[in-house]
Amino acid sequence: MSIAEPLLDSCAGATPCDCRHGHATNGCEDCKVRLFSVCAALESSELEELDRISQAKQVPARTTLFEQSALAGSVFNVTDGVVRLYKSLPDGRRQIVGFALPGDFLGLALQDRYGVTAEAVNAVAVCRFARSAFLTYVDGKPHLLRRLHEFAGHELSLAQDQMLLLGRRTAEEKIAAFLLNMQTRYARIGSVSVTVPLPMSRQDIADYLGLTIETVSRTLTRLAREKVVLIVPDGVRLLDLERLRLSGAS
Amino acid sequence: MSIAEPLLDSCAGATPCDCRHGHATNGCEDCKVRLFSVCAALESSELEELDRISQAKQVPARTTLFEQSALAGSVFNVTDGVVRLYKSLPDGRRQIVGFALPGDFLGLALQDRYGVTAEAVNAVAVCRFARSAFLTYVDGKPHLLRRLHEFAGHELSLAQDQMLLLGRRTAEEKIAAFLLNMQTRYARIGSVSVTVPLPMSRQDIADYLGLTIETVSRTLTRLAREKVVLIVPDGVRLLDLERLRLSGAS
DNA sequence: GCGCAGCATTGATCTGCATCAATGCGGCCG
DNA sequence: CGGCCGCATTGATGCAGATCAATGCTGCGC
Repeated sequence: MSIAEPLLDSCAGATPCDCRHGHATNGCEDCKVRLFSVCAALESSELEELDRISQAKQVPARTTLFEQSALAGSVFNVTDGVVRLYKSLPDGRRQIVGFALPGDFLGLALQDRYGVTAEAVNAVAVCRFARSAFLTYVDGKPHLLRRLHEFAGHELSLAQDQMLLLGRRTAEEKIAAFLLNMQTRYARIGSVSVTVPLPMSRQDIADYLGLTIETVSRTLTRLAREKVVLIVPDGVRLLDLERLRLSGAS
Repeated sequence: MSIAEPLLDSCAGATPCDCRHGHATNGCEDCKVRLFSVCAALESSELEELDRISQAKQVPARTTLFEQSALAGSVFNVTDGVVRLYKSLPDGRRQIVGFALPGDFLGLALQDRYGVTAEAVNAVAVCRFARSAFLTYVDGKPHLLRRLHEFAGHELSLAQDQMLLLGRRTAEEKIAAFLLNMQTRYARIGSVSVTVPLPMSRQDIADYLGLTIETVSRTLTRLAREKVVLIVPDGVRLLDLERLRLSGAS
């Protein structure tokens, strides 16, 4: 899955960039921007331009990138770490609507105001674009705008999958779907490890899945007891993918 | 709220069309298309063009407009009745992700395949556009594409509100939010009645809110007993808005 | 008017997950 | 090294909402 909000997901078929030669492909070390997704839509010259208007920034763990309903001044590209996006109720109940992983964008809906709050889960690196500069950049590139719109549609579809999960799935199904989803997303950005990193806290997972921290913990321990997963520091190793898919299948 | 999926919401500030004179505004009787939303983005000549490529169609209650993951051949504009949009699990559990009211669009994400199934709740009238014709129409109108993208962002935000509702709200809060939301949406399309129409079944409401039919029924009767609402045939009259907002506030 | 089909309501009971309450377990600071 | 502090785990108990089960209501075909 991916990030909800004005953010863009890594696209399904994209392969991580391995460029070491100029700007021929996306996300090389010379570039600040990191794209596993918008790839196909960008020419190398365009990427250079995008890079020129970007500004790399380090964000310490637990700091806020932007707040819900604040004026949307920036568009972000996450290059390292994990960002949580959430909405809250006045009494403090919180729903995390997505986790942004490296390669994901925030604020791409280009709305006037942010629809969610974005906080760094761990130490995060981002590329920041002034919204106005980004708008200028996008304007006059109809193919890009078109691509952006396609992405938005994809985001919407993912949000609807999450609605199905929140409204109709059991705790175990939620956890299974979450783990499989995180695995897919990390695989996409080049993590070949069998172990799925889970940098976010149990509370974050609970708030993402509409559960409590205790239920998340219990469900994970049960899956571990049944040898479906192995719990390791800051992550989970998936042992029985079949069994997980049985619960978590879309 | 509004429809999720590749559909567009009536925009917040739009007023219903009252045109009786050519195509100067949107949604007049001469036009087939009905727009309470995309209004501002369309010139009268453009509306005429849009109208020309559209085809009015009657859809009997309980029939399917399109199915999830089918090739997205058409874009629809609902002109009368209510359409439910949903995703299902293999075992039959269903999550309704939105109800499309008159003025709403379906398939506007312009993806290759539909992300949800769309079914007429009652007798529905739509305007159909061939996706290809719609794409041709949109291409070369960057301002329209831009507007479409803005709408998509708004849809996403609504989807995230629904996630918060599904994951973190109680049954009563869900019902209250739903009623207030339906009231707002009907008011927007010109229904001045204090009574909110609820053409969908209790099962539909349950599948929209992540509840069971019994809980929906019980919660409504309790609200009626407490004089917060009055249950009438095919709808509900909201008596104590303050009390409802107390529960259903965003 | 009768009977039936398809909802909606209502009641009794059950249960999955929440809540409440310890206890454990690193990591970090002094 | 010891004592917190912030999380995670684990256990006991509670309860909101699910499930099971009638019963009622309304419209429709005959």
